[in-house]
Amino acid sequence: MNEVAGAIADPVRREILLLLRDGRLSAGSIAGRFAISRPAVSRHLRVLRTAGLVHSEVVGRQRLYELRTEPLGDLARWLRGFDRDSAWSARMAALDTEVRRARRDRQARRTEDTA
Amino acid sequence: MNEVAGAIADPVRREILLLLRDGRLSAGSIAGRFAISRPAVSRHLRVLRTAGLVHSEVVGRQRLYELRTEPLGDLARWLRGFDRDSAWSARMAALDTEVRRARRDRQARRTEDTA
DNA sequence: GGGAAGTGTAACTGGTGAGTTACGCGTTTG
DNA sequence: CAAACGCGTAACTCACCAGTTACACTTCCC
Repeated sequence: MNEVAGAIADPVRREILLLLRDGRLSAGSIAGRFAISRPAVSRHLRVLRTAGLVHSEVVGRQRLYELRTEPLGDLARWLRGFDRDSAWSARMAALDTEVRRARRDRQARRTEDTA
Repeated sequence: MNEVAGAIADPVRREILLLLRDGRLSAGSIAGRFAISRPAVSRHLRVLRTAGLVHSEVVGRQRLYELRTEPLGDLARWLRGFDRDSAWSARMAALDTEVRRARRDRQARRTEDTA
């Protein structure tokens, strides 16, 4: 959790994750998107690797990186512990209520039709 | 976003947030829960203040701290950008579909009744 | 009113992080 | 086969962070 939060606390690393969301990319391709030096990006990628947020694979002389979202899910779960009064939770509750009512309506209609 | 993620990247600060989830606490009360020095905790509280994750209010000689969850919500929202294939998003989509169907059914029934 | 309680900050210290240039290893290409 | 490509890491530098002790200010209580 420390490592994951720490990893995304840096804007470059967040941007890298967003880039990888659309599919795997080579280290060079990623580095090319930033104004900082290649080794600097390499260092960031290493942080992400260590945190389990990306997985890399050597393909010839290229190293391809792909996203791993599980650790982000863990962080999101932790954050949900603070959602007690949030609008999001309220929306979820409202949707649940509607679904339950719809099911009851549909059940009642089915009973009338068979009677 | 940097500040928030950076703030929760520390276990002490995460623990402080969890403590405050149950209600406001004085600085001293918070500090008493950790083995580190009082000024160290004070420093952590300052980071949380700066990140907008807590709000403090002087009451006499005490300083009471309370949780602010909005920034955590922002982070959670950002994390949701990585939820494309998750079971959670799929459940949300299913609920939305049901709600839309229920609304259509109800609309259709209302049209029959007035006709 | 004086001393205690409560708490933030300064100054210090040692460790960590993020940028850079230089280097080196493995793969690909002409 | 030699040169180019791709990329990780070492070494360096400077800035930042988190712990500590010391200090100082405000409020409370006897």
